[in-house]
Amino acid sequence: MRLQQSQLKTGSRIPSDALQRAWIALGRVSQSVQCDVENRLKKAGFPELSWYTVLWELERAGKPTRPRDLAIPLFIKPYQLSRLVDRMEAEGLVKRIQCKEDGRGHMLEPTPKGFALRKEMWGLYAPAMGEAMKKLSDAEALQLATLLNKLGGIEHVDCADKS
Amino acid sequence: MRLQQSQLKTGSRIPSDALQRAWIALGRVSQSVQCDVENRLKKAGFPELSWYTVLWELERAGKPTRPRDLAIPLFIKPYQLSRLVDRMEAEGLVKRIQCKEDGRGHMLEPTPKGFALRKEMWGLYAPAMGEAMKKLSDAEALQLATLLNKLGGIEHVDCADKS
DNA sequence: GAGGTTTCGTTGCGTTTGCAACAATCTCAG
DNA sequence: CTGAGATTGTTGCAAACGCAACGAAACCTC
Repeated sequence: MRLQQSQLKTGSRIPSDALQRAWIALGRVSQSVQCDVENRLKKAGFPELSWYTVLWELERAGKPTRPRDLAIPLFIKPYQLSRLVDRMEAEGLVKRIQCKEDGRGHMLEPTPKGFALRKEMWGLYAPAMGEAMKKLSDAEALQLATLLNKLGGIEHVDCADKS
Repeated sequence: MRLQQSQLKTGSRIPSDALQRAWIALGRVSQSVQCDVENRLKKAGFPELSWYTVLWELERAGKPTRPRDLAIPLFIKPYQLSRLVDRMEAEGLVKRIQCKEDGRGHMLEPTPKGFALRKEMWGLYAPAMGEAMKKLSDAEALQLATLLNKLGGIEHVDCADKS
């Protein structure tokens, strides 16, 4: 069950030791830092990061945007976004507005309260992120980002299945 | 809201651009590869990775083990593990056996079916992991693991809050 | 423009999660 | 021994999730 040093060919059945180590570290560390930041937000009475992300995506878009145009950067499935928006709308953070070009969908737009919340959250999110990542220098962080992006590919998007 | 190139001092309020990039990449890529592997397992009719991990931890321990001795490597809270074991026990994969030294707890032990399942899962898990990580060379994977471990610290364990 | 296919987004339902409260046992000081 | 406090693990409940099925509009082909 332990490591198999050399693979006969690419895509062989047992990942190398290095790959296994990277895999394990990726799972543990990402969860650890993610939870760390989420916990700080929660402790301060803020909603989860996904709410922030939706608000930020909408704000960055600068105009009412359809759900499917947000889904990709969010890595979530349509029905997840649908319910997320339900909750955010119930809290008065976003509005669904009718979409004239396409009768199926609608546009999403943050309310003033939504803008305000995002900004407020950033006040805590930013330092929390800094805190979670503080063990890396800028150079190391850049190196990490490069490796991760190579691993993931920029395009490799779906969390939904793809076969 | 964009990048702030230089921080006045460590732990400043706005993370550097490099840190932000690393943070984003970490969230996206880890989720992407994790989901990728989980989807392959699910599609083959296997249970989630957490089941594998429990079985593997127990098997590696080589003897009946108490839940609290598994919790740390699993990064999960006691009640999560409790219910996870409920389900696994219901499927006949692990047994709870009475613990003589401590009347509160119990020992966990995989059943033969549990051993068999873990082995069977590895047959798919291993190549799936290799597939998910195939864009990195061994050298890059090692580099990635090193950076991640530095970021997370080996000891920095809890997903539960720690303050 | 009728009928099939695809896309967009939602929903019903059963499962899983998170939180806070809890029982039971252990530990240890006095 | 006794009672305060800590540790171990579970549970009730409400919220959130995953999946598959769905309605509705768009698209496309004939």
